Amino acid sequence: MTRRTCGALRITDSGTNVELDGWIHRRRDHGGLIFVDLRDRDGITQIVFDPQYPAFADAEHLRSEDVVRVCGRVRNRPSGTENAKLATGEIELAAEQLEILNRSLVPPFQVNVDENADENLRLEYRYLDLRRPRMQRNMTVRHRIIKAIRDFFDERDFLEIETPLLIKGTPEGARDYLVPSRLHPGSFYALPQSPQLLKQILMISGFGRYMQIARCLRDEDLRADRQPEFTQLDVEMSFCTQEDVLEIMESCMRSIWLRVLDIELPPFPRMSYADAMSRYGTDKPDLRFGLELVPASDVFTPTEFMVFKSTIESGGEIVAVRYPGGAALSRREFDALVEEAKLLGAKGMVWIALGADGVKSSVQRFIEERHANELALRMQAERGDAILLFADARDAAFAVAGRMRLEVGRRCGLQREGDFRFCWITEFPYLEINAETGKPIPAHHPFTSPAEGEWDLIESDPLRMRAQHYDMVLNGYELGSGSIRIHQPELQRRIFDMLGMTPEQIDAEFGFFVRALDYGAPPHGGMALGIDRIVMLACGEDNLREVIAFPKTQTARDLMMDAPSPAPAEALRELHVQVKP
RNA sequence: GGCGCUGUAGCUCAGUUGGUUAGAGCGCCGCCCUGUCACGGCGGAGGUCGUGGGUUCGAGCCCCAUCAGCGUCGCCA
Repeated sequence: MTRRTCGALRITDSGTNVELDGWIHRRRDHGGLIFVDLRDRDGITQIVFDPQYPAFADAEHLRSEDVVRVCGRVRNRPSGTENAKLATGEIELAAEQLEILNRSLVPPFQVNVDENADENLRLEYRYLDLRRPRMQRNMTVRHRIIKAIRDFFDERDFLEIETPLLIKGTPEGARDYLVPSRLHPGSFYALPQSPQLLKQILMISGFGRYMQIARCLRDEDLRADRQPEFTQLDVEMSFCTQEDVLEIMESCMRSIWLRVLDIELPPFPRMSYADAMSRYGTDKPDLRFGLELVPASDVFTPTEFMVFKSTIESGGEIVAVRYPGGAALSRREFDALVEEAKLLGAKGMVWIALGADGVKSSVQRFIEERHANELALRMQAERGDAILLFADARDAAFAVAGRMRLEVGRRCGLQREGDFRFCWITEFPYLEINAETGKPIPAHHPFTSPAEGEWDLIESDPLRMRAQHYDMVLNGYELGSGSIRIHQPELQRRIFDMLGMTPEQIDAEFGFFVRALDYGAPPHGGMALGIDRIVMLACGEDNLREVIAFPKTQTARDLMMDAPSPAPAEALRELHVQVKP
């Protein structure tokens, strides 16, 4: 008697005695004969209970999700009753002994059908949800991707080094999760937003090539592609150029896609930040389709249409998006599209329909034939298409046009599943203006090295300074970013200085790091990629919760454990923490 | 914090203009059935319409508030 799994048995096993353990997937009771589909992670095997064995009596009482052990003989199914849908469909197990290892209550949703149960229920009874094929598959893909990553970097002489979870907080960036210290009243650890400074210190420590599958935590609001707790592929290399990092990370992704999905990826195209913003209105373009944005202010110079006129006069921009087949929309549908645009942040939207019976527009009397013709020519629009126009301050106009481009792409079915369009975005600006304070802050983090030859801009024109920073983007999702770091202490101080930090502030916040730079820090750089997002896209999911075993809700709760929850008074006392009523 | 969507049987959903006893499929329970595989047949149980308030002769449906989930903007160096 050998123990086997439920997806393993084949016709060649016929005649052997085996033991199968698993869950009751489904029972088909014919009165004088009972079929049971037995399920484990490996698959499903049909068990047949015949009245000639005592197990039959127990089988009559089996229910979905009961856990059983079945012993019997593997046999070929009678001719004509094979099931081509099952890998084990040519055989069945004739049960001789049945042991009920554990009963199950009736589950709150059906485990054995692909029914979209309510997310509350799925998360509360996550163990049942995880039993279902979709989640079993996603967790398997996740494992294989992480395995492929570790293999890839191991083959290239990288060391995986763990970094602590209880670390020092940083005032900038995302909000930290804090952990009160019992031994140090009033002091707190922070949970890492990323192991950024630690991995740089590992370079200073001489490890040369580091990687880690690292858990990161950020106390910010959630999105479909953002969980408070997530996993990064963290990489750092010494004596490297930006080109070295791009090469190895791109190779890694190519390796994953080949090993896990059996897909050969082409080289990743590269695009500057400025290009991405003006062609797609975002720094994470979805390259599965074209429909690039087109600036159109000059077409409407001059115009009597006040919205356009004032936009142009105030230095704004009119940005056009092509909507293939959009001329077929009814006026009512265009109205709905305008509302949608407003939800996406547009002040308004002008549409031009290039219909078979002529040009129509929401601002008919201002749109002349030559406007439509010139736009159509410029954006390769055809008869039957529509053109959507957004007028606003330059950045805002491109941003909203970029969001509408995605909406158009979605409506036209251009975001094909199984189509993987990676790209690199490079030449990011070093600084951006903080909307609240009006002061310049690093667009990424202050350890990023400015672009070569642009150090002097610190004094002359800091906002024009670019960073040796790069993002990897896939199908409109930012997978991650990296940079070449500053390794000379005096240059690091110049950056802090530019950001208006006093020596005291530097010492309090980053003293340990700046000191480390003083002891022979090698040139280094690296990158971090969001593994959850990679797995999500590889699985064809549009939501991180589908690829994380125990995810949080949008309000950062765990519905299964019911976390967070109040702490006992004694625990709070020990932690020197007082909760305001 | 803003905006939007959702909440009706265990599950997925329908529920007309506000009007009699709130329905369907699946699941569940019972009986029957020896080749099914989403088995089949017969019968049955099961509802605080998320919660609280309001309008009305009358509310699942309209209004207000609130809770939960989802999406999104802000936020995420």
